[in-house]
Amino acid sequence: MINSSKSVSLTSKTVQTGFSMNKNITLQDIAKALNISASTVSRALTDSYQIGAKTKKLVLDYAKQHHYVPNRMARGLKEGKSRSIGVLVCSIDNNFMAQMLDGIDQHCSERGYQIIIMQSKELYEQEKANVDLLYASGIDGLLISPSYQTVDFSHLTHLQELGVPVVLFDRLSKHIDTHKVAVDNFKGAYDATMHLINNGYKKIAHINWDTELSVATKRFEGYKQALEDSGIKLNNDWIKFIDTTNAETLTLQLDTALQELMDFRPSPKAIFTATDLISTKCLALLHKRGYSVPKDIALIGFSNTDLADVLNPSLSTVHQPSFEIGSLAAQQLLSLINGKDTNSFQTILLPTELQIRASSQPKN
Amino acid sequence: MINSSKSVSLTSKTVQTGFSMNKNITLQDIAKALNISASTVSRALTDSYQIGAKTKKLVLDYAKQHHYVPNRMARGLKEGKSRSIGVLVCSIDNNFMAQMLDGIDQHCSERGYQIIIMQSKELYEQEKANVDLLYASGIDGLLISPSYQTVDFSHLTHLQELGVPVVLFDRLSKHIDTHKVAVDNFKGAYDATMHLINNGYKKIAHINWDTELSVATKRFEGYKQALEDSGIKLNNDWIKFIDTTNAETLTLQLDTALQELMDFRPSPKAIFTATDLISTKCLALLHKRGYSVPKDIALIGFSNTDLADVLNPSLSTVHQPSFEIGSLAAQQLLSLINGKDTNSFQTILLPTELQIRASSQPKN
DNA sequence: AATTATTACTAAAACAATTTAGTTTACTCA
DNA sequence: TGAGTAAACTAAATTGTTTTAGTAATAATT
Repeated sequence: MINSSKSVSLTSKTVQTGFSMNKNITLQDIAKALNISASTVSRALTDSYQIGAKTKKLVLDYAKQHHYVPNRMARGLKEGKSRSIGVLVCSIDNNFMAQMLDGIDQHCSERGYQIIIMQSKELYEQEKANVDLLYASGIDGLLISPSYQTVDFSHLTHLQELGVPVVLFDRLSKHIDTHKVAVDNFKGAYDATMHLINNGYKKIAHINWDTELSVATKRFEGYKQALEDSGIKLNNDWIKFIDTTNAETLTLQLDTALQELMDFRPSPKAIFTATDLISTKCLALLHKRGYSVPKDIALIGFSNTDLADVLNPSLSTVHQPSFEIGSLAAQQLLSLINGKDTNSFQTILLPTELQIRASSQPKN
Repeated sequence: MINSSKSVSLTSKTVQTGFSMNKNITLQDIAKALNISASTVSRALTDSYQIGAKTKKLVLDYAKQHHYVPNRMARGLKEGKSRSIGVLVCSIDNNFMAQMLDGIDQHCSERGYQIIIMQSKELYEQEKANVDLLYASGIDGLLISPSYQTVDFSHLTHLQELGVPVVLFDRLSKHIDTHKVAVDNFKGAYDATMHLINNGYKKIAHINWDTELSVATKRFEGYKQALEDSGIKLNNDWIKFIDTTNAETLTLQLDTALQELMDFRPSPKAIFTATDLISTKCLALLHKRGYSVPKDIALIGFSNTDLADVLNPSLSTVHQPSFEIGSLAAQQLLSLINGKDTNSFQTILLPTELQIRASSQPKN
């Protein structure tokens, strides 16, 4: 089905680089040039009351003219702050994560903070190593969405003890006490399941991620609660937990799970899927197996893909305010860094949005 | 069609943080504790020949025991290097970009370099401001995919003059002389167009991005060349350039363009779309307008979405090796930073991969 | 025994900024 | 006139690391 056409074009030209190795202009350079002391220059640039108006103007003009830009290392060394924050996530290559990172970046860069992004690739050891690296690089704070392997949070509490505030986002844990930002996964799952029930479905399967992370467990609970509130008995044969670590495992396990579900009697008439990857992959596999959605089986799932509308059929989703999660988490962290609210930690759960499309329509 | 259910749950607990404000242990701390000089400690840690074996062991043990980690600011200040590189892109929230960033990150973090990602949001002024910020933060090098507004590259050549190497990726320009990494857009477009022709299509429209960037122009050229090589005359009424800066403008302009194409007589029987967003959005809009793909009109386009298989119909794409673009660009930059190849610049064009699915199948 | 090498260390400078603790100078007021 | 004070500046210390230049002490060579 896939026709691969390969070719390499390598063009190269040989040119003199001619780097002139212009060193940055420093405070002392300005001081020397204007025959004043470096401290005066420093104060002039920070608009200190101790400096006269003419001197200030002189310095400012010279600085602007010579494109002076303070050395971040020197300043960081002196102040013990770097004006940078670490962002540690499982993977950057993921639509939902990219949206959250966008929110983080926007909030931080507007406030003069730089972000250093690192990936744990869902590995606990990698996560620990990255925390060490980030600490060494002098971050003022850490935003983290822990790996799914992470059960021991001592690397993070230790960071807190070292004076580096930590904020959890997307994936929360009760094993660390700090600000936390995510969506209300329980309610999102409850709403999705309820929507299926309201559309006349009673035999509802559930496919979730095989992890202890609250993201997954809360969604499972929301599903169960919706069934219970509607007087529908839970059927454990309709509930599947699968390993989503890598794409192949996911596909294989999901395919098996779907087969088991469809072959089981009585078979479910709808599925609520708990993660982005499971939801879209599920649609693909059902399609491949020749099932018609929602005629043979209805589908709704957590997903933030922009392409939900274009899928076949268009996919009903529980949509998360990803950008807002990121920017709120960043806001919480910066307020910790700047010494506010340090004696009371919040857990903020944002509402999800039910986006109803074709895949969950009633059978009629 | 979209039923929005909103709710906010805010739970909060009040807890003592008890940050103990443990300062990092420094070289001097170790020196004082062991009654030796700081320089000895420094040398012991870097395994210098000038230090005796017992002293080395003493220092190393003490350092490990007390979790010594060198202060990156101090080291950076002294060495004039930060072991961090700047990555300046138009937007992080984009599947293709996230994949490239993944490649960059992997290559860099394996070699002890941190990446600082900033977004220009397609704004030239923002790009310039970010370059200044990155320079101020002491980056050792810059990876950049310029904004579509960027025609003046003096902010980048200036950076080179200051001794900071620059590498272009994905979006190239002839206005700066340096290493460049992207795909062979001409060949990718040529192959896609040729594929349509081989499938019996002769009336082939083209929708491209309204920019001077080589990404767009090369793809246009590839399209034209394929037509020419097949003896098909170019029809300018079938060629549309649209503004993709924001989602709404894109949708609006694309919708108009499609209407014009389909209403024109003779009407095209296939479309080759030049960017990810245009390709997927095009499919969505054709679907919405009730056209059947490929029956009414065939479609193939540049796109790196993982969901191409699940789309309705599955979308034939020109796929780019995004991860490889990123990691190769990073490799080129690090080699510049480490003083290799500074007098000969390369442009590396990776091959694209034609992924043929349902949307470009022959009519019968 | 005197000279040279080698080993194993140290003091102090350098990096670029901020900050502490003053020092001038000019001016006010009794 | 002389004390007091505000304004406008500066020298030097500080931050943590690396590096230069140099010092002892021991070992090897003549």
